[in-house]
Amino acid sequence: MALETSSALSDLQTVIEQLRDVFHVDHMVYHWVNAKGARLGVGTYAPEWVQRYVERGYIRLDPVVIGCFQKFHPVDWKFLDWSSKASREFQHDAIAHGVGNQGLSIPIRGPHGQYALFTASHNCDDATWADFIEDQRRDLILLAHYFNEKALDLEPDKIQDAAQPLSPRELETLTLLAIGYNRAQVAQTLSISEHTLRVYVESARFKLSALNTTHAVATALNRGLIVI
Amino acid sequence: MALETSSALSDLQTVIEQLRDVFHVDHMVYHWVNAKGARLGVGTYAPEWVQRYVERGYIRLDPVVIGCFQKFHPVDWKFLDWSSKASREFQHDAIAHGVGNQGLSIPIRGPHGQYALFTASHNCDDATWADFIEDQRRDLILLAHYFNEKALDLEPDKIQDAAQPLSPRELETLTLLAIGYNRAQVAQTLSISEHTLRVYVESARFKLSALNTTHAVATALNRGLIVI
DNA sequence: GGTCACCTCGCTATTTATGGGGAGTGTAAA
DNA sequence: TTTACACTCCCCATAAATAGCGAGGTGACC
Repeated sequence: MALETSSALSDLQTVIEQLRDVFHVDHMVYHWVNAKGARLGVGTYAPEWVQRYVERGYIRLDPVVIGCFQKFHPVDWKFLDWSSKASREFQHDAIAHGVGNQGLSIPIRGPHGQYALFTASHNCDDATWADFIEDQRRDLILLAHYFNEKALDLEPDKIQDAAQPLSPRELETLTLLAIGYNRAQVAQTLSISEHTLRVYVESARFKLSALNTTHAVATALNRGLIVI
Repeated sequence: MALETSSALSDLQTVIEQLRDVFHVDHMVYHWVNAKGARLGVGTYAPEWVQRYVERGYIRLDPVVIGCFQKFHPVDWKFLDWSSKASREFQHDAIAHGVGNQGLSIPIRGPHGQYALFTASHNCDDATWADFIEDQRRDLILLAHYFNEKALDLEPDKIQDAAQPLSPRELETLTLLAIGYNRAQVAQTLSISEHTLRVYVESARFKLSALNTTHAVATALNRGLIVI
């Protein structure tokens, strides 16, 4: 695991190819998921499959992406919900493009609501795959962790996030708004006038460069400034 | 690491005490953090310190909690920002109550915006602590992972979360609202009338049991239903 | 001792969101 | 095939948020 020494984005691609060989699996993939689709992805899938995946918006219906969202521990693909018609079609398409019939995906969550997946996929029977998971689970978890650390390091957007810290009152305000209070209720809870409250919302909105209250709350949640 | 076999909440307390001895550190703590303060916590700190921590709202100013929020990899306490007056006072208070002068905290994030910390703390010089981190980092990461998995298993609130899945249009609506669009802009983006859009917002709000749009967006973000 | 950020309060007008009703289409699962 | 549910559109009245103005007191840091 000399991953820790790699330093550039292109290195990650090389490393993941080496890892695939070390673990003796057909494919190994890391991809970072957000609203705009994959933000960063490296892996050993065929380029045609990756392109097809993006073009067809498979990320919106891929049971792996959806299922892992609700999980914390590594997820064996066979325990996901493949029952819907769209899911089965996707599965057939994937296998036809060289993706293994077996897979293990590890959800990874970082600061600012980051969500990524680290996946190993292979073509084999259930028993063989179960043995593989049993043997390699811990190493794969660590690998996913270190891979994501590298991805975060390489992420260019982190400069802007350092921006303006919010004051305690602003954070309280956004937190209460996030749990559904309206401005009058928040003002009452904080024992201040609604006018004062509005100043906090406005200044928080300004600091977060948010377009409205909902955006400010969403941004604060996304950056991990508040928790609900 | 027979943690994987433990099954009850009370077991976790026993396990963490054993782990403290295995790793030869003064303290080891796991705590799950949210807006209402700690939701679940086990560890080896003195009960007086835990009570004091909660009573004084230290969770709002603890540099460990705040600093780890922005990080993914394990964080050595000495690299956190202890410069503010409140932070330094907190640090003195903590050390006076038996918390070590050294510490390593691992941020853990799970589904539905879960945020937890796994911490090892000790009283020793910098060099000794650096060696400890170097040797045990990987094991501690795995330990944090498995500990959180157990905590999630024991969490009673998970039933209600399975509730109503949102439709694609509802998810698109909430996503666009979360990135700051107002209803008119969202409607235009989705090429539907603003009236129709309102139906989505309303039904999403209903499904999420949210009190208003901001709450619905916050809840969806929190549950990991949308990503921005 | 001055500066700066934070906290607090006030006004008016305009824009935007919410609540509650009804109604027709299509696709997909049972 | 029938039953769902998602998707689309419309009206009206009220509640809430936003934009723009201003102003004084407190505490921390240099």
